[in-house]
Amino acid sequence: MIKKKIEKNKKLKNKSETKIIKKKNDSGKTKNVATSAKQNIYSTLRGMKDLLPKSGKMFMDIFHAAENVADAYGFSYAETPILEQASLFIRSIGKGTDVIDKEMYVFEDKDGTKVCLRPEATASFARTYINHGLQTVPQPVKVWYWGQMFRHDRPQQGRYRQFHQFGCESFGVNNPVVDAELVAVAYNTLKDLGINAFVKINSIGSITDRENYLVELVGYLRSKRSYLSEESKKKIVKNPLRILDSKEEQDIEVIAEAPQILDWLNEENRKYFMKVLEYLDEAGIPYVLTPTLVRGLDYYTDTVFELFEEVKDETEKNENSEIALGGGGRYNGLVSQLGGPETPAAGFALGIERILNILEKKAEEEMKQNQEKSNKHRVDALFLAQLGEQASKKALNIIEKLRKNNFKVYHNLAKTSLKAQLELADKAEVKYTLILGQKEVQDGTIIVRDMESGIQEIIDQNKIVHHAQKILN
RNA sequence: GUGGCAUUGGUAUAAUGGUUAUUACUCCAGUUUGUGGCACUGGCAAUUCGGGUUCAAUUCCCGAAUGCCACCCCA
Repeated sequence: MIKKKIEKNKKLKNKSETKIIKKKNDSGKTKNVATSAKQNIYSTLRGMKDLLPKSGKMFMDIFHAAENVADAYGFSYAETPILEQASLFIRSIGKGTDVIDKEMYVFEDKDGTKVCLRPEATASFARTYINHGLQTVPQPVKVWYWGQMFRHDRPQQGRYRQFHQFGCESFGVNNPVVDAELVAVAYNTLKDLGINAFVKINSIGSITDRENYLVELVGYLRSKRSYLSEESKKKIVKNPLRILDSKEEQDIEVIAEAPQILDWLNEENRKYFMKVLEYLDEAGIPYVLTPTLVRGLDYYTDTVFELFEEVKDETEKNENSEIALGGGGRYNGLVSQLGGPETPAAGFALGIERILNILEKKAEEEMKQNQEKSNKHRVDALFLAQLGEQASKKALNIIEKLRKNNFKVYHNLAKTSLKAQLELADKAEVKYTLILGQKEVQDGTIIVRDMESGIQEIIDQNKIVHHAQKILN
């Protein structure tokens, strides 16, 4: 026995090999970097996450909520490839953004093409719009999508290198109602999932609006330069808009007095944005006008928004309120920038893992509460227990019969003892267990056991569907 | 990408510079063979990896990997 253990340990130890090489990183520092197999082969790569069976149901619940809302608002499902030309994103999202400069998975394909794993889907759909001439179908073209995105970021909770987004895009119409509709789809999806959300919203105007504003903003920031944090001082040249959402206290004081972009919108864009807000008021969607909200991708124009979970508890607030569940906005310049016709468009995306995180926390709390009350939530489902070979053969037959009538039948046909199967039935928290033994197979009957009371009833196998309908509905 | 903290079975934990590393849950098998939620018995299963110090390291030191937190940024 002990020998066995030692051998096993040896095996386990041999499975990992780590080679360390010296490598210079961007800042010129020398660093030890592990190449080859870093850990054992059972671990995921950094920032990657397995979706485990226990979370699978919840994940699909989110999918279905998204599907239902998007469908109801008239969006059609569409997909684009995960692998795209790297230049598509570089041209649309913009050099100088972190997403492009630091976070893209770029590599050379076998024929030398520079390809990348998509960091988001908006640019892909803009490409699709041009590529398939979608300006020739009735506008707006409304699509929704769901899929993996990749960003080589440093992992944290709610931030992975591979993650899922649900999003909607609407091409071809420049109308405040389109903006409001997108916000509504995002908001109502969260609401359907039981998440109380609110929207932070702003308008960053047209490109000329922004240029004019930037001159003013930079002028102002320069005059207050000595009050700003070191980080922000650097950004005056590099990315002045970003100073607006700084979390440094000294910066916040300066920002409070800073000129606001809303005052620099031209008359038309200003009216447009007011209309968007009116639609949101009318739809009863809670929003906070946030003049400091600027988004990190270059293609955004006019309306921009982000969604957050509304938390009552002040202590929770500090922990979680900072993580956006999703964001989006208008991008009227994107299609033409990629070489297509002038096309107004807008869209949003929600981060599925972030939503999942919230739902799982909620479910955990509910579980705890239920345990305290020691309540059992029995599911409207059946468990089929079987004894002996004859019965287990017959079992598949019965499961299929019930399945066709939309009954869920849990089972474990590999188990032999009835006791073990009843234990499983108990854990699955089903309302009734069907018991099929040698005797029942011969008689053409089946036992129906009420798991709450323990009362059993013997019925004819042919009446099983009818009986199930009676007891479960 | 920068800084800080952490790393013991699947999960949650205890302990230790030295022969079989604690406990609970989960999982599997059983407690006289066709009845669950209780109890009992038995079983599977771990010191992240690499190097150093030492007669001896899971324990001390260094590095890596991974996770978490803050920043950067973002979904």
